[in-house]
Amino acid sequence: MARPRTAEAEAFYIAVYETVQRIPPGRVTTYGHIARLIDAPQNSRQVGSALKYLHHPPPAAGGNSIEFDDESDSHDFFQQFNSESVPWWRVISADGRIAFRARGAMDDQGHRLQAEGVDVRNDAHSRPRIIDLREHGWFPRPEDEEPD
DNA sequence: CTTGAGGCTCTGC
DNA sequence: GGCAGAGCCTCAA
Repeated sequence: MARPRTAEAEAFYIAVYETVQRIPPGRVTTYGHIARLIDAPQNSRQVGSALKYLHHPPPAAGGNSIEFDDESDSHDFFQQFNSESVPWWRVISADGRIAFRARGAMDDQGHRLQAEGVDVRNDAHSRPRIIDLREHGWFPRPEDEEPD
């Protein structure tokens, strides 16, 4: 996971992960939907980036921006958000297809969805139903609804 | 500071 | 349905 440089960006990434974690097994939604839910309707692409970093973490040293304040922060973060705890495979593109076109991983996503009973053939005939997390009361979390 | 690229989306043919 | 083009935003070089 790349830790964003600014606190705002970090909050965005975390919001993405927490939101994606609310998608139940056997259901799928879109990058754009996630973006809208977290009040960043223009950032669908960045949602994809956030998910990408779950299993394609940039090199820890030298290159990218993994800059945790200390080791325990890093440990907690990875403990909470990783490619198994965040169901990235339940996020697909707006047209109902698998968008993830990184080498080999497309099959992985397809297999995971298939294992959950989601029909994703990436063809025109059968596409999974895109769910709205709000509609089902899965977002936001009850504890998030503070009267401000 | 500019540029290019990214697991996207919408619109219009 | 498929194929551009444009828009949007962020990050890294």
